Order: sequence, then structure tokens, then C-alpha cells
Amino acid sequence: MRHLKDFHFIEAVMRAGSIRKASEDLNITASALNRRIQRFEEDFGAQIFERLPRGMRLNPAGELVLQHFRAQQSDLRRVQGLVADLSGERRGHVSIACSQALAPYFLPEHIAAYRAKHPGVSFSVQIRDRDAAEQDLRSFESDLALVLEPVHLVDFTVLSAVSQPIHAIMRADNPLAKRAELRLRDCLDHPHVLPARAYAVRHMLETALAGTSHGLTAAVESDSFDFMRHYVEFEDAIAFQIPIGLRLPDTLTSRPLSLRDVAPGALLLGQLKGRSLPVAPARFAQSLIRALQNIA
Amino acid sequence: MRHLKDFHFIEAVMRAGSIRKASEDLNITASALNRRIQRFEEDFGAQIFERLPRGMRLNPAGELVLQHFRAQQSDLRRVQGLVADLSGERRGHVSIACSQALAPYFLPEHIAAYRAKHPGVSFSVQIRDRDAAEQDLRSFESDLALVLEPVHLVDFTVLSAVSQPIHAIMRADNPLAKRAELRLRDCLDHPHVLPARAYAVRHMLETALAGTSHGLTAAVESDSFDFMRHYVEFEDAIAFQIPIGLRLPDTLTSRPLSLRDVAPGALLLGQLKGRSLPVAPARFAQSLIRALQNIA
DNA sequence: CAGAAGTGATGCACTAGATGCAGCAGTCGG
DNA sequence: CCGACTGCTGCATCTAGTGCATCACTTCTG
Repeated sequence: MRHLKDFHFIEAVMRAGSIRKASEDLNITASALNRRIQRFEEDFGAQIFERLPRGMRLNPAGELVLQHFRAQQSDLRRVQGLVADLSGERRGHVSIACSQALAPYFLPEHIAAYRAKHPGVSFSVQIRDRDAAEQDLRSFESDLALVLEPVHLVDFTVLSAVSQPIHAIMRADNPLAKRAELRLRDCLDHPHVLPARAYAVRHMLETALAGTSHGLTAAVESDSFDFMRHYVEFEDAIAFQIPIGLRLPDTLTSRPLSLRDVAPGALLLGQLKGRSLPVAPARFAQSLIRALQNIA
Repeated sequence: MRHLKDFHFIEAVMRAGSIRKASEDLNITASALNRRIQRFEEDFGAQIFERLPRGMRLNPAGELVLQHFRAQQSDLRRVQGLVADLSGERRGHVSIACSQALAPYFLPEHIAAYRAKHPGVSFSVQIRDRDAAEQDLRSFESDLALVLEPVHLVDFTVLSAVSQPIHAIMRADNPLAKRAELRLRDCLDHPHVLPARAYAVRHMLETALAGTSHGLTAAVESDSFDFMRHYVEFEDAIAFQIPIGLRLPDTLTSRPLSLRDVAPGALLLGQLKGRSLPVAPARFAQSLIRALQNIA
């Protein structure tokens, strides 16, 4: 849309950190870009950038302006969706930020099923840790977030919540597999594989052990749950994951950790607070909510 | 702001009803205006206007676009207010739609007191009947509405509520003035002066009499409460008003109608649902809320 | 029924505003 | 001190928006 050109210019300068670098990305001269930004600042009535010797940086006013433009762009898409809807088209795009556990089974299955009914709707799925997912909502890069134990919950409207206890993953012939549920300390006696600090499962394990004499001593640490699951096939260790992300081969099995040791994590579906979603994301969210209720 | 030019053009065409008339208001040629609108529709991806033999009319998609632009303009003002605020200026503008009863005493007194503390803030006050006030909020023409018994309450967030029983206004020597409170039927036996149908006081009286054998037979009907109050000085009749709008000379007096006959009206301070107000209106609203609490 | 007075759309010439180029002054790191 | 960066600006160029005249059409009018 023509009238949002200034916004793209501002965003490009913010990202590139200087007018000259941004001008290359935008295929215009630094001179033109510089003047557009100056003109915008004049019209707006305040400086948007700090001029540093090494380039440009957004000042607080600029942050506000950028946020305004993002909201505005999002709202324009929403209106375009509504219009397309009332002209009978029924198409649109949904952008989701989700935890890694949703990537292998739950989301692909559900999105495929949804697209079978609504072929005009396209999707983009971003895997984000629990902090970055919320950030994505704030910057309007994602419409929805499906996250295990988000960090801040500010600017986050919860649409649906599912409780997910942590499961320990082990080889099927591991002696621990004989029990129905496991105590955390039993797992820690075995070599264990831990997710990186940014992930909710790690955080939940650490809070569970806070103030106890036990501690986590990872044999292997990774930011890929896929890697961790496969690693157990090669070393007789314990990995951790929530059930929604689990579907194991016969050689592996999983057992829930006792709720006495580790509180179950909340898997939350949410959107940016105060934002009215475009048609397609709003409907898909409704469909997701139903699917999550069937799990619980 | 430069990038909202298209919006002003679209709005002008909507108001004028045709490109040629709008082009005169905008001091450009019909040709240029026509092309800008065509280009916008092309960029947007859908027709915004119906082309009628007698001119242009917004279609449903256009209504949505206009609403989007209004929200966007309002949000831009909000951001500008925030920026001005953090650069220490503390200025702004507040636009209020209110019922007639607020015009003589309450609002002028309160606004003057507020401006004594915050001289940088300017005001515009629109007198609107209970339907039009809500309409003003929806079209972003007013930031706040202070209305007796609004009609729909959809898209209306109530910030504060005060109960206002109807008072009968009469000459001080009227025999009814001897009682502390009046029954409605006693008033109807006297000649009475009624507000026009669009006003809440009239509506409250009519609903109070619905299903009874009594009826309203106005000796005089007016859309000006000021006129009605003064009329009583010239004919010994009964007029009606809520107490917040009353401050009578010695020759006149007022008595509340019994709550058994007429339920008190709700005087509501509200804003458009989901809208985040600019700094100045938001602060003034807080101040109004306190003032209203002191009344109740 | 013909003509007048509206309407929006469009081809063409023109102008004004946006762009590109070159060069300025300044800061920083070596 | 120098080279490599930065943002900024005067001047020439060019594109995109504007104005004018006109067309095709509908509605109202006499």
C-alpha cells in the first residue's frame, strides 16, 4: 500500500542501522532516503532517530511511531480480509509463533486438516522460544502464539490453555520404564539430556529443583528437541518433553514425571492484547481452541 | 500528515457525494481526484465507491476503509500526544459530545477548572442527543461522551455512571411546590413542556407512562432545555430536567419526581470501545470521573 | 422528445515534487 | 594524520501527479 512507504523506509533504516546501508536494501540513493526521513520527522513534529556518528538509532518516540505503523499495517490487512470475505473469497494468511514441541505433530496435522476445509488460507509457522514468541506478537510478526509457559504474559491475551506435565523419554528396556510415573530424582541419577536455558521445559525442571540439594548435570544440552529425542536411541539417557510433542518408536517410551516433583506446564494459545485479528487468523484460532479442548 | 492524504480525499468525496463537488472543496481538479481514488482502489484491491449516475456513494467495503483510516488518524494523534508528553510539553486537545443538560453549568465549570491547571489543553464541546453522541464516538469525532441514557451502548465503554432522577420545574408559587416530591400524574394535570423525542428525558417520561391510561400532551415541545426553562417563567407550566443541568432563579423551583413513577436516568461517561485515548482526553476523563463521583 | 445539466472516465501536455549525483562537514579507529 | 565511515545538502534530472479538454452516459426539464 502506497501510503505506508514511509513506514517501510523507517523500518529499513532501523534494521540497517544507517541510511546508507538501508538505501542499498531499498534500491534508492541515500540522499532520497535521508530526505524522506527528514520530511517525515518534520511532518510528525519530532525527531524519530538519534543521529549517532556511526549511524541512526530509533529514539523512544521512534519506537512509538514504529509500533503505530505496525498496528496500522496489521489493521489494514484485517480490513482487506474483511472486504475479501464479503466479496465471497474466503482467503487469507495466518502467522503462528509456537514452541518446538508443536512442530512435529500437533500443528502440521491440524493445519493440514484446516487447509483441507479452507484451501485459500496460507500459513507461516515460526518456531520460537517462550520469550521470542511473545516478542513476535508485539512486533506483529505473528498473529497467534502457541507457547509453553510464556515468560511475561504482558500484552498477551490467553485464548486457550492446556496443562502439559513433563514426560521423561527413555529406551523401552530402561528399568525406569516399569513404573507408571517417575520421581524426578530417579531421572537425575541417570545421564540426562537437557534443552537449552531459553526453553520452558528446562525452566520448569530448574524451578522444580530450586532449593533442593539435587541439581541438573546435563550429559548433553541442545536447543533441538528432535536431536534430544534421537540422542536417546544412541545413549541410554533420559530426555524430557511434553506429551503433545511426543510420538515414539517402539524402541523408546515415555513416563510422566510425578506432579509432586514438577508442576505441569501451561501450554497457552494467545494473541496480542487489544489487537483485533484479521478474519483468517481469528477463525483458525477458534478451530485451534476446539482442538486443544479435545486434548485436555 | 502526508500519508493520510488519500483518506482526506476519500472522506471529501463521501461527504460531497460526487467527485466534482469534492474537487472544489479540495481545490484540485476532478480529474486528479478521480485518478487518486481509482489508484487507491487498485492498490487496495477492491472498489470503495458505488458509481451511481448521480455521483459516488461508499459501499460496505468503503465504510470499513473509512473506519480504518479514522482509527488510524486517531491513533496517530495519540502517538503524537505521547511523544509531546515525553518531551515535556503537556498539551493536547479533548473533544466531548454531551447531553444538553451538561452545557450550562457542569461542563463549563469543570473544563475551566481543568484548564486552570493545564493551560496547554484545548477543548471542543458538541451538544448531541443520546443517539448522535454515540455516533460521534464511532466516527472518532469525539473522544468522550457524557450522555444521559444512551441508546445502544454497543461499542461504548462506560467509564463512570451517575444516577439522575428527573426533576419537575415550576414557578416557586405553584401549589405543587409545597410537596417534597411529586407524582407524575400531578404534573400531567398541569400544562407541561416537553423535550423533543430524541432526548432522554422525553424517552424516560414516555416509558414511565407506557401501558398506563395517562398520556403526554405537550403544551409546548422544544429541543432546547434552555428555552423550556425560560418558558416556565412566562406560562405557569411544568418542565422537566435532570438536576445536574439545573440552577434556578428565585422565581422558579424544582422538585424530584417520585422514583415510583419514573426510574432515574443513568448519566454515563464513556468512550469508544477498544480505543486507547490520547493522553489529554485520557487524563481529562480521569478528572471527570472524580468530579462525577463527588456528585453522586 | 430534445436539450440541458449533471455524473465518472480518459488522452495529452505540463508542472512540481521526488530522485540521483557529487561533494560537504563531521566522527571514529588505527 | 589518514582512510572509512556517517548524515546532510545544492543542483540537474526525471518521474509521477496535475490540469484541461473531451467523451460517454444518465437524469431531469421544458
